[in-house]
Amino acid sequence: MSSNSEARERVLKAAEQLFVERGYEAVTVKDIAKAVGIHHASIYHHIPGGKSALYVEVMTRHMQRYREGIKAVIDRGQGDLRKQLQHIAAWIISQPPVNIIRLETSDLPSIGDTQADNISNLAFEATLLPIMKVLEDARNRGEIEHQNLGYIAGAIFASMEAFHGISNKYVDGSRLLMANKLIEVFIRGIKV
Amino acid sequence: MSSNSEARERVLKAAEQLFVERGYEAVTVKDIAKAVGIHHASIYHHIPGGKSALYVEVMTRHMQRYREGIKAVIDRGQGDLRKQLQHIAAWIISQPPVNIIRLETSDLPSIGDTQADNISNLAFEATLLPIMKVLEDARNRGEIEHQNLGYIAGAIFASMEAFHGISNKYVDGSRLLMANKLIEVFIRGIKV
DNA sequence: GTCTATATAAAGATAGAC
DNA sequence: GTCTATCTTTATATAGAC
Repeated sequence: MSSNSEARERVLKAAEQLFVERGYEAVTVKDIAKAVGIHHASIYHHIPGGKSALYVEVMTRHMQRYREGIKAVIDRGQGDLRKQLQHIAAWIISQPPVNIIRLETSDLPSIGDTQADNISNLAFEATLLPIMKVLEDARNRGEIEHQNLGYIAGAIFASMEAFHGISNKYVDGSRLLMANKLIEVFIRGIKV
Repeated sequence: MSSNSEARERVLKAAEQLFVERGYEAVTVKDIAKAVGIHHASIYHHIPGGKSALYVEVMTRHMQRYREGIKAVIDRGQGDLRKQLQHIAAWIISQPPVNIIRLETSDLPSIGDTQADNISNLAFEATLLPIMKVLEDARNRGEIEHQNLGYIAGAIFASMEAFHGISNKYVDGSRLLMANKLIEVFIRGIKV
């Protein structure tokens, strides 16, 4: 059934990759099976709740890891706003895009309300909230002046994630380099 | 067949609204028919090419209008970077999100390569390109100093569009007010 | 744990009556 | 231009053999 075997782990991993990349509706159970290299009927041995339960399990895990990952890189730059933002940028660029708008408007409406809320909250805790805390700390140190930090955090996150969507043909130079320049623009824009 | 009747226009309009909101895979022909108030078989009378051709036609139109709309508001603020960016922000917030990442990673892979390229290019011309031009003009006037304006334009567009994705419960105040404050952060960050 | 076979339902699509 | 009826394909899902 829903044991924690190696085979099951392979299924979860493939499902995570595909769901994150294409979204809930655009991924079929067959796609996942193909990625694992087994027949699609075999998938159901590992997921008694079917596709939607698989999505919930896999996305919950994904968001938790994302949250932990971003927390770790932030901790590495403690007390230094610039370093923290640079680490955050590097993290976001190193990960597949969370794509909150697709999550909220396409993916989550396809699953149950309660579970959609859980994932929605997790997404907030993994993206906006950590950046808001970094900005709050800097404000408490008197380094930046802005009152409402929510939309600043949103802008920073969305700007960094935009590097994923905008095709390489439209921007020259390495993404990380551009991201760091963008960080300078933001810091300059909000510092006291 | 593919005439330009009123009934056909109703189909296109409903399809546009749904495709833009939920994406290609999450919308069924039945959804569109239901929105129009007709049987789903009747839809095919208006779209000989089926669902994917409908998507292409409707999204092409949508992107062209978006491009014209953003051009119009930019023209209204000629010579004034702040005004132009404020108008752009108001435009983006007034429109449904373009959601370029979903477009590129979920929607376009489901349709043909050639047509995907066309829509991809249109999306670029409707979003990034106009903002880049505004920034270039300001640089030519000596108001801002940045060399690579592509990622600045991307950051501005993504930041404004983020107001659509981030639930109202996480940000207080009107979106337009916040957008204008964000514009000030960007201007301060890039001015000479 | 994976396969074949099969069931069920949904989606895309066409034909022909009105 | 819209409907009913029908067809085909695809997707989710289950049962049972190996």
